[in-house]
Amino acid sequence: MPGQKASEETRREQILAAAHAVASRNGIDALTVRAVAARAKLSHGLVLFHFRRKDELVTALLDRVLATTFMLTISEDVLRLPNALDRFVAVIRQEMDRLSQEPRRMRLFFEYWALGSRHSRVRTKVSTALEQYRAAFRTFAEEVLQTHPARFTGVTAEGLAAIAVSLINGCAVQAMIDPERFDIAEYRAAAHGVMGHHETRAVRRGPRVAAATLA
Amino acid sequence: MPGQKASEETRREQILAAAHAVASRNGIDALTVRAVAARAKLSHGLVLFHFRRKDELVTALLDRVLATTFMLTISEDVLRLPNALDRFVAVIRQEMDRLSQEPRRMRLFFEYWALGSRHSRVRTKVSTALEQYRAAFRTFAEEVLQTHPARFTGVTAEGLAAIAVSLINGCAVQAMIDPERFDIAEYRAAAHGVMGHHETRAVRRGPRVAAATLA
DNA sequence: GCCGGTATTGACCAAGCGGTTAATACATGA
DNA sequence: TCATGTATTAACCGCTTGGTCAATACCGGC
Repeated sequence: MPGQKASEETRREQILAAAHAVASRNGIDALTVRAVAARAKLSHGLVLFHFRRKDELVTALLDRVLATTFMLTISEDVLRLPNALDRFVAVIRQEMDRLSQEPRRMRLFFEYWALGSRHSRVRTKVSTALEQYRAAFRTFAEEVLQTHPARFTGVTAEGLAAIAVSLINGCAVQAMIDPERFDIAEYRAAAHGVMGHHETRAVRRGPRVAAATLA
Repeated sequence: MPGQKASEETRREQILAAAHAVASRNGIDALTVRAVAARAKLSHGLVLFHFRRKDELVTALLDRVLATTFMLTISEDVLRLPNALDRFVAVIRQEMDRLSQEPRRMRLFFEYWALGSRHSRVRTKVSTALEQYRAAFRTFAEEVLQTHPARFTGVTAEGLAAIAVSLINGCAVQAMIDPERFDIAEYRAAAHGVMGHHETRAVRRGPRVAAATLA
């Protein structure tokens, strides 16, 4: 009765991909061992052979989700912007676009997030991932604070980074729950106005145009 | 075998309270008919007698959660602040404090939120509740934009309100997942610095002191 | 070519789920 | 006081779940 065999790593990867598909489509509590097995066209016993407990599967999937969701990649175009505040706002805008275009991945992440308040291992994983993500923004935030000390009085780099992440998450969450009614361009413009309002005129026009074309 | 009887409304209230307790403590997927019945010290058949389907119970609980979570009440102290931007920031700060002090209620709300991306009735309920909440902020935002037209160029009242809600949710969510490591005072100060940085000096000190004592 | 280790399968289990229903005890009005 | 209606209970049903396990077919090494 057994079917074709495969290497340990191949099978785990296949099963994880199936788990990702199931959880992404139907939510984290539809992530049953049987559903994953069916999606991967394997017996459900085999899933539990490679991931001894369902918990292991859930945790492994979390790693995959975090790695693909909160990896901040900065384009060279952004780094080339002369003004620190422009760079900061550009990165925020990039992430708002990216995450709001992946509502299902974002929803899955938020389901893990809520799960984390009860499941300690999930909590620490989510926490550290977010902390790394925030740390990436802190780098930009520090430059902003050095360049515009008067603009953000009493604001720390950590606090500013936290604000940035909140704006990004808030945008993604809004886009997640009702994608059509949420006006992402308006939101992005408001974020820009709140965060990136400064004196230099020449550099300000660049991002404005970019926002218009993207929206 | 039957026990004491009670009026329709009394029982529904009792059951809903039990449901709230269960879901608040153990999460929304621990909200089983049997768990609610056990919590209320009733038979699980009785729960399904008053709420014909589990779905009805879940939806009724959602109404309760939304009513108690996103009801914006404005103190007269806030309304007495002369500067529109100060009022705006004060309301944001108040809500950050309130929601971050209720991590379990907030987690329950987010679980419903995530659930809403699959369950249409949940989605519309959550959506409209959030829309009302945002509308309350829009009132303040309009005053801000009238008072400080130069400060927020290109920003609409709706967009500014959305930013405010994002900051509040971001704060509450951070506080939800790891309450001790998250520095709410720093976050609040940053939000204040980003949003409420303006010229008038006398009115600015008030909120600063209030923040320090509350933190 | 065959042989041993193991990846794979399907049958099985107990537990828990939402939902139904007949029996029953409680309240209430006559 | 008694009859009637119904809120309440417990037993039950079918189903799904996570997890176990013996049987088995595949594959690499000899």
